[in-house]
Amino acid sequence: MEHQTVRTRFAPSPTGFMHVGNLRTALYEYLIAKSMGGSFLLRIEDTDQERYVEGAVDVIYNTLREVGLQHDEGPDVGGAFGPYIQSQRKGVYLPYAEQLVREGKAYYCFCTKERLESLHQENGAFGGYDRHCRDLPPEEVRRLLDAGTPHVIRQKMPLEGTTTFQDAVYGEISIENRELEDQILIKSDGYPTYNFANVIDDHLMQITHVVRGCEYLTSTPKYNLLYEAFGWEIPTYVHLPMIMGKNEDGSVSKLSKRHGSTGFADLEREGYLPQAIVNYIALLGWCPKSNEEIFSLEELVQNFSIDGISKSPAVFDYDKLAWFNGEYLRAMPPEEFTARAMPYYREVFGEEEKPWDVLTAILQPRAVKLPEIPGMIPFLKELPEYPASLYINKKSKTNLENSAEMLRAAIACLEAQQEWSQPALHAALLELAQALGVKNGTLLWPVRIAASGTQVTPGGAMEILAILGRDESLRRLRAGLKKLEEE
RNA sequence: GGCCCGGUCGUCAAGUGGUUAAGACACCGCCCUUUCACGGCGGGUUCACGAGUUCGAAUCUCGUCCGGGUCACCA
Repeated sequence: MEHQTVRTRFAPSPTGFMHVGNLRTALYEYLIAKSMGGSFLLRIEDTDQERYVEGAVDVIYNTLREVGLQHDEGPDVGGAFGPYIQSQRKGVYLPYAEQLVREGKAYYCFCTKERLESLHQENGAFGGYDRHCRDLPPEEVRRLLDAGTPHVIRQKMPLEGTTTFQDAVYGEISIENRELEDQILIKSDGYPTYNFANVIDDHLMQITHVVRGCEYLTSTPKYNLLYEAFGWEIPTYVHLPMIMGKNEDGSVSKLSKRHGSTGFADLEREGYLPQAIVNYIALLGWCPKSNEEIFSLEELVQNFSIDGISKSPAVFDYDKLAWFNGEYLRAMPPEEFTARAMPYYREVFGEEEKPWDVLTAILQPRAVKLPEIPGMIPFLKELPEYPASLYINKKSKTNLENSAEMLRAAIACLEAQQEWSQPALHAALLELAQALGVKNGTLLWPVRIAASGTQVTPGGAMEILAILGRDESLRRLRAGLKKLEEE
């Protein structure tokens, strides 16, 4: 058998929206090509002129760029098999369809949409086309054509027998030919149907691996019958398991908006990092040989193989995505985290300058998504109202009385404090605890409560004091002491 | 409804006739600790059901049930 280099293609239609399922398909196409040293191309399938959306192609370019799926050929980068936009290829499809008509493998169909619809009503929801025009006399066809009668071109499907094909994931699949309707190749507007354009372009662009969602599994024989009609080599099919969403009642169905965000842009807006999204969806339906889970795109290329793709549908788990996101956040150099978090820091502090490194030190190990930062630290902006009972903590051995004592000691210590940095405060307070002969918690619990007015905070007393600054810290501690004395 | 595909912890999953049925997320407990988080350790009658093949079945066969997909001049 002739050895060809692997070529895959991502062929989205420009809808202005990148569903994670589509993105995963693109990812696997990229990985299959790159893991075998092949090429990955982008082709825009816009044969449905009614669905044209302004700027939709840019959404595709931007998404691919952000996740790092760089295509080797495509509308924007060119290539030897262009054009890569189907609406610019309109002329290429019709001759192929006409060729099949000449060879008796396809025919003109003049049935109106109305007739097809009434057929539908007569035969129930699942009644198909009755092949009314399949055997029209040639003179009749000529006459209708000459009269300019609107028509489509349909392929003659075999009336009996079965079509069998091999899928790289699902294995051998057979479908009865009688299940197949005489499919439309060219629509009455002159555009090819998706299926037809797909086959023609995949052949012309020398695609070796057709990767797509498994909703196409049952229509694959239609494709093969077309390849056979032309005498073309059938590509390797790689059908991917579906991505599901979990419903309220515990059932699952195809992932859609009601399950949460399903678009790449939406997920990104919610604070998921592109790399985390890619890493997560790579593992949705595919499993590496090793037990690792964190993969960069390059590592995915190194580890990917088609036999690791699973057959069963996978439920999209936002919790696990969030975990990946947290992992990526924690793996960042602190400076990068600070830079990315700055808009959220500014949201809380405005133009005020703060020891950002301390803030990052407490938030980086805790944040799961950047946008949740403002919600994690409201107490740094403003001291909330809080009950004195917060001072009581069994494990730290604190109660209303000793808390007041601790605060008094802490205030005295901090008033004398020269350097107001986190390490300096850390040293000073630990020394104080030791001098007082109490465990760290006994001193630090009341300090943290007074400083934050919040039972659970990211970071500890020293970090909070360092971020608040000297004046605000002392003000809060004194207020806390006063509250305790009033009890 | 016909046809096609699937069914291993709540979720993602490894597993291809002999395993104590991995690992991860989530959950719970403990440890660490300055609360929380991070980190560490530990926890869970999970192979849909019923027959069959076999010395032996999550793995092979059949049936049942459940889930999903598909039957367009949409892609």
